[in-house]
Amino acid sequence: MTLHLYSSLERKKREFIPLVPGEARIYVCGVTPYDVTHLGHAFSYVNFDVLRRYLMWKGLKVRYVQNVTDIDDDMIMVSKREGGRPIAQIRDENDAIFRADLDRLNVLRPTVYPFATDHIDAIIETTKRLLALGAAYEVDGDVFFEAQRFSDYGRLNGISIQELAKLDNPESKREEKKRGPLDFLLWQRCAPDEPSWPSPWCDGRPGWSIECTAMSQSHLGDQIDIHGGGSDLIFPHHENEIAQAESATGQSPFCGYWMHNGMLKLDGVKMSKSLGNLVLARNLMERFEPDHLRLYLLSEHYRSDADYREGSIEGLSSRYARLTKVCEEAEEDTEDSALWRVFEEAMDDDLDAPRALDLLDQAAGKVLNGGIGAATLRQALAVLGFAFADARGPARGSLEP
RNA sequence: GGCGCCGUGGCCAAGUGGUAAGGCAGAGGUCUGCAAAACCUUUAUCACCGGUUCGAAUCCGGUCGGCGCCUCCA
Repeated sequence: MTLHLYSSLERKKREFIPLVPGEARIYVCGVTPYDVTHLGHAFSYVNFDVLRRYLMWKGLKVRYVQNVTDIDDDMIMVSKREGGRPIAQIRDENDAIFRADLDRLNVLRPTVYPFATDHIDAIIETTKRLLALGAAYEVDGDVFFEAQRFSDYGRLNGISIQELAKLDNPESKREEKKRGPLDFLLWQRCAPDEPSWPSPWCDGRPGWSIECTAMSQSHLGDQIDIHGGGSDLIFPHHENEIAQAESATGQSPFCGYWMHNGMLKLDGVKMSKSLGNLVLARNLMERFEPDHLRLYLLSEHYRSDADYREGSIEGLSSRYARLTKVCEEAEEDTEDSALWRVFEEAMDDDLDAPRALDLLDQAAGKVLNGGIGAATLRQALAVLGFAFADARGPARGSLEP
């Protein structure tokens, strides 16, 4: 059995075949650090952490890039609201809290953790290139990507460009200047009191989406194996990334496997900053061990819309106790090849961690009753990133990627 | 309106053609000085209607209901 991953572009599971045998290049959309992060972010990054660990366990050399979009409307909004507070300060403050949460959850630090504002040159270069190729056009300092000229636009969203164009203002800015309703900004003029950078078109700032293209190209090359992120980023963000990257490089596909995690809901409603229905990982970690929270976050498949309810984590208490106990107490260091096989089978099936955990829990019960396989159990739990199983990571003092 | 996901016992949930895993909660029990833990036992006409089939939770069509995306969002 080999690893099969579900890719949103084809809407099916495919065998994972990296561009370069033995290596995996992964880009995962990070956060915009203008505000708190919540359990939904933790759900996403813990699951991509498991993807990464599993690929490494399979023997692949993984390069994992996760960006920080530190210049956008929201960052500026917060800066203005707080009397012109420097954006770098807002970024660093929120990012430190975010990182501390992920560290406690034993999420491995990314191989590269780029900031958008450190890639303005690359953004300008990519924009120039898209202009030179005729994929973009400039209007009075603003540069737009012309979506209609990219025939595959809409494919990730499962909808044709003609259908998309019928919708209301997919990208609502600068409506009057655009050639087509789906065109989106690569570079934009900004207000005098907003952060800006010199460019051939105007002193301005990047649009949204171009920074991810610039960063993935800078750190992973023209084509990547896996692009991850929340399903809410599919449109327009990832749709735009495909259009930009493939237009700029002429290489297709830009990405082999599009992996989108489901949205975490709170009592049936999507958790989001705008609704304010947030549960924070750091608050939960006051009541539960980080590994216990990780167990919860891996108990729903990454692609499903998990629904958090009061009691969801408590419900896993006895499982958590069994798994930690087996790691602490099991003396006999025996392997269980059958357990390895079913574990790998579950994980090979689009990272079915919930199924894997069921299997490991059953095995833990047997080990605690005198069965064999403690070594396998511990190692498998380490692949899933549990610090109590000695998984390497920040929670065990290893900040190295 | 468009795209997509989903409706399985009190709750969560596996199961993609051969008469329903598991977990939590509940009930009963074993063990224990009591309790806890552990272990054992116990709970389902699979949203509804129609179709295909020897046979469907599982495939097809429809209905109802819930959710996500289509605007910033992991």
